[in-house]
Amino acid sequence: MRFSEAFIPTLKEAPADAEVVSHKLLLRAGLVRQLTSGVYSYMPLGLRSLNKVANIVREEMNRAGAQEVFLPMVQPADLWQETGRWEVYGKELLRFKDRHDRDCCLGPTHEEVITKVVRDEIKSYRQLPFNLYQIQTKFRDEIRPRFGLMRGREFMMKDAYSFDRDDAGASKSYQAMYEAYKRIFSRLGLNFRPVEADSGSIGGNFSHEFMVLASTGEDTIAACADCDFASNIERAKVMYKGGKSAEHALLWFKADERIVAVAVRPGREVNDIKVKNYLDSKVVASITEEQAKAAAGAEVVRLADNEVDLPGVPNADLRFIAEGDPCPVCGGKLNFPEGIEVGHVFKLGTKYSESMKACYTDESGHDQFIIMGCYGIGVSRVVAAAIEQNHDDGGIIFPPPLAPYEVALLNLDPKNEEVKTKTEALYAALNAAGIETLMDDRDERPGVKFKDADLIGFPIQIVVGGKSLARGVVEVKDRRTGERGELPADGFMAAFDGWREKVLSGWKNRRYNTFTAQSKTH
RNA sequence: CGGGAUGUGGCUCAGUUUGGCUAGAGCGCAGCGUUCGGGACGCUGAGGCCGGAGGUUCGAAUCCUCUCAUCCCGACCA
Repeated sequence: MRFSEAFIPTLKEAPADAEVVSHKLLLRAGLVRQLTSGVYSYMPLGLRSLNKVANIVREEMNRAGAQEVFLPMVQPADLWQETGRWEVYGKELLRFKDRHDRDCCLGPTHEEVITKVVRDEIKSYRQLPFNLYQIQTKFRDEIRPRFGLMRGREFMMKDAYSFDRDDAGASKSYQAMYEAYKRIFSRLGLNFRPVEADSGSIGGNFSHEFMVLASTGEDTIAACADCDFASNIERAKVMYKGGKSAEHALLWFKADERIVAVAVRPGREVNDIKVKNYLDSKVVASITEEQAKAAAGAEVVRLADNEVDLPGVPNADLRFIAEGDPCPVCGGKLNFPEGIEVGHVFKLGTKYSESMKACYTDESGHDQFIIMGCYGIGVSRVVAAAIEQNHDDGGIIFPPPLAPYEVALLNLDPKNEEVKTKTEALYAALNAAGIETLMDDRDERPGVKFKDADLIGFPIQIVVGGKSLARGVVEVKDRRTGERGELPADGFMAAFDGWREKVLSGWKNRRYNTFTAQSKTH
């Protein structure tokens, strides 16, 4: 593509609305534009990047044996009433009526639709197992969309659903997705980690979130430096060491209709999710002591964290894991990096197959509920997360697999015939070699071209200028390391092969600080 | 839904406290000239019913009321 003919609206300054770095850079680099809160238009370069991610996801899903489908975005209410989610799902579910006054909604997720598709066609255990996925726009009317593409209302998602006859098969399907996800995020060049997530009512280690590490992440992870343990701090169990003491602070909660007093050591934070699970209540909210005292007549429950010794009060693991706690698996040192959730694998069990009557007939002729799993990847969020993780003062540093173009070919002297001829020749040669190239042939000063190339973050810059060409060389620059080199203008492509290989392998061989991409399943 | 903030050319912002002549700057954009290896310089020019509605006033970007939008914090989040 020629820059002079391309629609790439870069900005010198970021709009004031943008707060986080990925949002600012997505706007400045001309990748996206905001239409309204949480809703974005993709410009040509942004779409290229989005499609790169989608294609890698597609390749790996296909490799894992999943089959691509495409499901409707507009869905009838009666499907959602079957699972009860028409009532349960809050305002995130955007509802409306069609011309016949029938209730409809925009799909925020597709368990209902896929389960209907499958139950209508599947009769026998012989037809199982299989896995269906789609890459599609989702709409969730989030209470508070924020951070640009990180939490939009409309966003691109890959969602996959597995269908098995029994638990063993479902575990295998889950495992296959887990492995596929590791391949996907590794291929994308991201520093990520699978972490144990709250598996809700299903139980067991059958929910993992895939986190891209970045300081702007919305989640905090407890990750062991010595073993593979990693968990969302919301669910990380505490390994208690040392004795109990009577010294404590009292914190108050309202659990459904009950008032709960939780005693923890001063300085500790109560994990309300643990309280909620311990009491098996539906909603737990923090309240003040005054509010607790005011709720006269309510049943009062007393609980103590394992570190606190109070006669007659039951102990439990009730606090958040914290700095200084040992790894609950190996006792090693814990780090607390922040992460952006880009993927989630989840074992659903029979939650939807039961409510929607999705059954198959087994060998003995009896009906059984299909065991399901669901697996999501926030495709558009991956683009934002990649930028959060890879940028500098100059702009984006795109990992090569999701860069809109791999090479920015800068013609510094468009009016110099010799330079122009050389640049055009290189452009043709790069295209012929299958290397995606954006040639900056604009009639602009060199500084403008350098700044734009850095801002958009093409992994490799090739610079053709009058001065260097007169010396018989063409310059190259690795956007990530900033390393520059000079390659011979004659026989450039041969020399470039080696240079390019070095840049690309530099990405692959990066060492991550907090963890490796090769952690294994628990 | 609570709390906070902001809406003035495409972008960043000044002007609002203390109402007063034709509403400003930088960047960007158009034309001309000089430039040309890290967002050049000069001259000329286009572009704004100051988010919207109502009100107060001789007079409103500025004060009052309502409203809309966007962002941040919180609650919420398969």
